[in-house]
This record gives sequence, C-alpha cells and structure tokens, in this order.
Amino acid sequence: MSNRLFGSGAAHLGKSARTRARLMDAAVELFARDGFEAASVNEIARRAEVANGTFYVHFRDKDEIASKVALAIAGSVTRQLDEAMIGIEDAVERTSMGTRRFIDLIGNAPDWGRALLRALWTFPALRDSVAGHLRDDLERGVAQGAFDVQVDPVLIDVFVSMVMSGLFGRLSGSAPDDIASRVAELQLRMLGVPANRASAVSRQDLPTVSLSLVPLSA
Amino acid sequence: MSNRLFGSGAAHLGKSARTRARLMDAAVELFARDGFEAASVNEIARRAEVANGTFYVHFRDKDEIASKVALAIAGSVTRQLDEAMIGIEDAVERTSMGTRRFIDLIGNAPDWGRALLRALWTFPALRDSVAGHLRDDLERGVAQGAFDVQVDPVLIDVFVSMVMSGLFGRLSGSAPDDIASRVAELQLRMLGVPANRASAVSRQDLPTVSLSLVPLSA
Amino acid sequence: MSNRLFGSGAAHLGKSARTRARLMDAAVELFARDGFEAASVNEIARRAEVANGTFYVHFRDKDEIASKVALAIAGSVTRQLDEAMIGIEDAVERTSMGTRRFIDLIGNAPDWGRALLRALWTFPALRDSVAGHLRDDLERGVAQGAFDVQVDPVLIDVFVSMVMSGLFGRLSGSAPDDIASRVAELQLRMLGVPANRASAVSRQDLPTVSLSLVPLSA
Amino acid sequence: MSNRLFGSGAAHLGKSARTRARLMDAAVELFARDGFEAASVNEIARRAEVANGTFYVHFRDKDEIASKVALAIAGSVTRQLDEAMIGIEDAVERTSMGTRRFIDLIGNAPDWGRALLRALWTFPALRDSVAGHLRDDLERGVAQGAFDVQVDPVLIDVFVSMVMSGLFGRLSGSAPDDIASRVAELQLRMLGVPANRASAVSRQDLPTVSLSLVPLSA
DNA sequence: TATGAATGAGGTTTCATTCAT
DNA sequence: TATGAATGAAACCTCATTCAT
Repeated sequence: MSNRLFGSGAAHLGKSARTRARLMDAAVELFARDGFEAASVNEIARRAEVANGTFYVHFRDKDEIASKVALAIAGSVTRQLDEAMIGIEDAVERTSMGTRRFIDLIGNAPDWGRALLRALWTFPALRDSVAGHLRDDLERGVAQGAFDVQVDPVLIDVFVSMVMSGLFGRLSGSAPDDIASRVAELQLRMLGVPANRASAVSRQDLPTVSLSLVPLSA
Repeated sequence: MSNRLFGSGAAHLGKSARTRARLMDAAVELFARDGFEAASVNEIARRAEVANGTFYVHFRDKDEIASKVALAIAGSVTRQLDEAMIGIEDAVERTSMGTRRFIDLIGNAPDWGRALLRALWTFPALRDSVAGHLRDDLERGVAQGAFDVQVDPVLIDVFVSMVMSGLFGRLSGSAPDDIASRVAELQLRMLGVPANRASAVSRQDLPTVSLSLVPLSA
Repeated sequence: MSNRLFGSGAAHLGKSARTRARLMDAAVELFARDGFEAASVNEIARRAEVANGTFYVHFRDKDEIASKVALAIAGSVTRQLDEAMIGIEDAVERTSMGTRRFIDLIGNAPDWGRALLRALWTFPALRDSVAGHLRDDLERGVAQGAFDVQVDPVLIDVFVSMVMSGLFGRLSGSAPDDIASRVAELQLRMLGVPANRASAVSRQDLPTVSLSLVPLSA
Repeated sequence: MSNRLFGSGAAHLGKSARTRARLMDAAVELFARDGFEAASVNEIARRAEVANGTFYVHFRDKDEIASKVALAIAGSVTRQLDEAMIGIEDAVERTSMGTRRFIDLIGNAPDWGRALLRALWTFPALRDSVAGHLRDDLERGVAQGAFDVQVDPVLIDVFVSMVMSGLFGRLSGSAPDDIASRVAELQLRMLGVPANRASAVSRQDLPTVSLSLVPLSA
C-alpha cells in the first residue's frame, strides 16, 4: 500500500494542487517518524522536493498543515469505514467491525497510522469526530438489548483508547496478527456481550477492504 | 498536595542533592506544562533558580533528566501502590484498587500526571514496568477463577490504555468525579467479572492515601 | 479628499495605465503606513488587486516605484502650488503662501503627506526640486528689499526643514490648527521681515485650494 | 575622534560589559550606515565579532538595542552640552552656543550623528528630552527681554528641525564650515534678536570641547 | 499584459551545550 | 559544584524576484 497517498490521487490535478499534495505526503511521513514538534518545515519542503518558501505558499504554518493532514486522514478513514458498514444493522457486529477495520486499515499504512495516532492525541476535535460515529453504534446496541452499559463520554473515551492501544500495538510490530480481533472481543465483553458471542463475532471473517486516501475537499 | 515533590523530600540532603532535586521539580512542571520538546533547559534552570550551566553538572542532557524524572515518578507511584495493597489477596479487589488509586493519586498531582502521561507515551520502558505489576494481579485473578481471559501483552496494553484514558479524563477536568470507578468497573467486566460484582467492587470505599514522591535511588 | 489619487485621475486611461495607477496608489498608502522597507511588494499588489507578478510588469523593482511615487507627488504638489501663486508678485506673500499652502494641502492628505515626508528624507533629489522653486522666491524677496539674508543652500535647507517640521506637526495631529501660519511667520522673521508685518502676512486669508494629484508624465 | 565610543570607554569593564559595548558600537555604525530597518542583527553581531546568538544574551531584540543606543547618545550629548554651558547666563549666548556645539560635536562623529538623526526621527521621546532643555533657554530669553516670541511646542519643533537641518548638512559633507553659525544666526533672528547682534553672537569664538561618549548608567 | 506558483537567500530568534572563571 | 556568557546550528518565516502559462 502506497505511502504517497495524497500525491497518488492528485496526478490529474493542477501543478499547484500536486505541490500541495506532495507537501502533505511529506508532512505525514515526517510527523509519523519524528513527531509534530521535531518535524521541521524545511525538511518537509526538502522531502517534497520544493523550496522552503514554497511551503508557505500553501500553508500558513506547521500547525495548518498538521490540522489539514489530520482532517484529511480522519475524514477519509471515517468515510471508508462508514461505507464498509452500510447495510449492517446489528450493533454488536458494527462495533466489532469498526474496531477491527480501523486497526487493520490504518495499521497497513504505518506512516498514516502513526500520524493519526499523534493527531488523535493532539487534536481533541478528531477524537470528538470519531466519538460521534461510535456513540451512534453504542446507543444502537443498548437499544437492541445487546449492550448493558451507560453510554457516556467516559465509556467512549475508554473505548477509543482501547482501539488506539490496538493500533499502537499493530504499528509497533510486536503485536500478534489477530490483535484487532482481540481488542474487539475485549470491547464487546466490556459492553456486556457474553464471552462466547464476543469471541465468535470478533473472529468472524471480514471482507478485505483496501484503504486509499485521496485528497478531500480540504 | 505539593508540587515540589523531589525538593520537599530532599531537605536533609546535601546542597548538591538539593540542587538536583530542584532541577527535577522544575523539569516535571515544565514537561507537564509545555511538553518535552518545548521545555527549554534554560527555563528549567531559571525555575530551579540555578544558573543554566548548573544543569549540566547534574544531567548529561535533556533526555537524561527526562528519563530520570520518568523513572522517579513511575518508581515512586508503583512502590506506593504496592504498599497500599499489602494484605489484599483478592485479585478482583487488587485490580480495581490499582486502577482507582492510580487515577486518583496521579490525578491529584496534575503536573506529575501530565508528565507521567507523556512519559508513558515516550518511554516504552515505563509501560513495561507498570505492565509487570499488572500481569501479576491478572494472572492471580485467572488462577483464582475470577478472570476469564488470556493474559498476554495485548490484554495488558489494552488494560493500561484504559487506565490512561481515565487519567487523561481526570487531568482534562472534564470527567465526572467517579471516573476512576467507572474505568475500573469496565475493566472488570472486560476481564469476565459479572456486571453486578464489577459494579460493587469498583465502588466500594477506598481508604485515602496521600501521594508523596521522594527521590529514589536515582 | 480622496486617497486614491493616481487611480481617480486615470479612469480615462487604458487598462495598463490603470493597473499602474492602482499600484502607485497602493504603494503610497503602504509606504506611508509602514515605511519603505516594511512595505512588501506582495502587499502592494494585493492592495492594488493585481497578482504579485504584475508588479514587475510595471516597475523594475521596489526602488523604482518608490521614486516614481515620490516624483509624482512632488511634481504634482509643486505644479499646483505654482498655479495657485500665479499673479502674486510680492515675495513676502509668495513665501508665506508657499509654506502655508504646502502644509495645509499635504496635511489634508495624510497618506501622501507621510509618504512625502519619508521621501524627502530618502531622496535628496526631491529636496533639490523643491529647493529650486524656493530659491526663486527668496532671491526675489532680496531683490525687492524685503528679505535681508544670504540666499544659499544653508538657508534653503533650513527653510525647508522648517516647513517639514510644520508638516510633521500637522500630520501627527498634535499641532494647533494655525501651525502653518506660525511656521510661515517664523520664517519671515528669520528672513528679516519686521515682526508685525510677518505676523500680518502669515495670517491673512488664503483662498481654499483643493489638492488633486494626477499621474504626471511618469 | 574614535568611532568606537562605547567600546573605548569600556576597557576596564568586565567581559560581559565589553561585549555589550562592542554590540552597541556595531549597532551605531550599522544604523547610521544602513538605517534601522536595513541593519540586521546578524550583521551587528558579525561586526562586533561575536556569535549571532550572543546578541540575544544582551538585548531582547533590535528595538531594544536601538533605544539603548539612542538613549546613551542623547544622554551623553545632553550632559556634555549642559556642562559646557555652565556659568553662561545670557539666553542669547546659550541658545546660540547650544546649536553650534550640538552641530559641531555631533557632526564630528558622523556615525553617531547619523544614528542620532535617525533616532530623533524614530523616537519622539528623544525629541522631548532635547526639547526640555531648549524650552528653558527660550523662556529665559523671553524673560530677559531678548526674545520676542511665543514659546510653545510649535516653536520648539521648528527650532529643533533647524538644528537637525544643520546637522544633516554637516553630515552630508556638502555644507560650508560655518554652517553651525549660520543656523544659529537664523534662529536668533527668528526669535527676534536684531540682525547685527544675531550675527555677532553666532560668530563669536567658542572654546573647543571634545566629545567623548562613554557608557551611561544604561 | 497579466497571472500566481515557485524560488532561495536571508531575516529574527531560540536553544542545547560548552567553557573559562 | 556552581556560574552565566558565549556559541552556532537550526528553527520558523518573509519577501523581492523570476518564469511558465
């Protein structure tokens, strides 16, 4: 899976948009490798093979490119997860699939994954955006009688942090291949799903979906 | 609860040790407030009321003070949690208490908490240290028939991330007062403890313990 | 009194000339507000509502627009002062009127005034141009027996600096309304005009003249 | 007359004070040569033969060194002029001497002169400081019946601008040697002193005084 | 003529670190 | 041990100017 995610989708765009895409790609790589603070604008520009001043033609400062990148990643991921779950009504399945797909998809694009992980840490708005989708499924599960919990910000934060833990493990390379299923199973148990059902649902086959991040409206 | 944690315990030490303690205190505050990158050695020294050059008499570089601080915090916290749980044999209670005490204690020393949160993120060694203690209790729970899970790194990481989520919520100030209990309850459910027992144990009274961090062997 | 001095007079010109006029107007405003160094070509272009590259279609560099602007202002002012004094033969009156009209006219167009003040400071050629007209009147006054001084560059420079002082006071807003008359009176006294005549002449009514700067041959 | 005015007086000071003096000397030269805006901190440091970072050990930014320099120059000049006029009671003489000495002294230290000229333009506080001394002499002259004018801010500004004109002429090198006397004479005439007395006083011999600027308390 | 993205030198400032005292 | 001035690399950012369209 390519690491040039904005760039690859931008071949047909104008020169300006391609430069912008190259800068965002470079920023993703560097934010992921070095973190936001340690990544320098000059190095982003160098990696994008443009002059340092060109950076400022497209972005006001490092903060701006960071939030643009984060929004682009999050928006794209969210959209694809949504699409991949169209037609699934059962909240237990939806919840499990969401976690598994998220970890698997992002885990397959390590640069992005790390960038997203940091972004979730840095931009609370991102957490909130993810939380919105989540809350819907959790409440649906309660309504369906499958979940036996109080759906509130604490639960959502805990749930999200579990996903992040799985993503972190996947990205660090030390985790077993089925880590996404393990995390999903633990989540279902936490939500009140009986252990055997939790185990079964979190392990059932999942059609492969390929992640392809393309520039958003942003 | 004092923010001068190394310094306060160092009154009886020599001048050199006191200077060192003052530097560590200053570092904790600044790492917590600004993050590791943004905290400057000059400002650490200024806040510790020593000349900037003095910093390098005590620490090789900024990395060193960071890891020393992290180790000191983690070691101290771990030791105190251990002590507070002496005599408790039931793994369900131990697990619940660990989470609750950790969140409450650290949550009451915001500077430290934030520093620890960042440190856990930055230094994997810290996670491992915490993980060791945890693993013992989880395995004990399995042996006691109270937990119905596979104790492995995935579980531990997920468990730790849930604690961090609670700590994060507490530090951000947006969480309800009982967030520590909520998190502990969710953890117990995840581990296979029946919902009613999980609820009861995670809410039972906990004797207050005051956190007082003192310099370790470091 | 309009601040769009080149532009307003250029409505009948071709597109190219209008663009040029817009650039000069924008430059006047920015030079006046921020000074020559701090005014950027990009902002001049933005304020003129043209692309930054367009600037270089019309001017070789920033220096060129500055001198063109200065020349245009000075030429226009000089010409109008001349016209306003046609028919006046008495050197005492001419001298007094010159100072008074200059301060009043330019003082009423603050952007211009500040630009001119800076330009007089920066471009000696401007001082010389103004000095030429002045010298004629001063020598006429000597010939008429009204002035009792040696007309030389020192006198001219001193005289000009007195006018600038008055202009500066007017632009800074802190000066009394009759500052132009006060300055003119002091000049006449310096030139040897008896105090009572100096006072009377410098205070006599002056028909209002409106300043309207239009593009010159430039 | 040396151009190393802070430095030369600082030989006996500590190393830090000498570095600071070297920076101020370098700043004076560059402000005079290039103007405040065009002078770069890096070049000031290079000319002072210190590392660029050293600048910021001593001054917060370019503004700070500029005002420190301006204050030092103005303070030193003012003090010396005051001392040179001790014992002189006649306002006509004092006024004339002030102008002549100011132009001669500063005119002999071209770097300083240009720096002061720019500073007077840039920092109104400097003008005010000079104005204070002036006002005393002017009012004294009125009280003594020698001057026949209204002493107010307009008069003071005009008077100061005449001095600046003379200084400017002296610094530009184009002015005659007696420019200081010429300006003083014109001022006296403006103030109402009869032409023959103005001429005589402004030309009488003046004991030489050497300017030696040393670091102030600043 | 007009555009506006791209350039890259150079500006200000910060900061970890060294070193003479 | 302690000091704090000095260092210089490197960060961010601006801006006059060029050039392909």
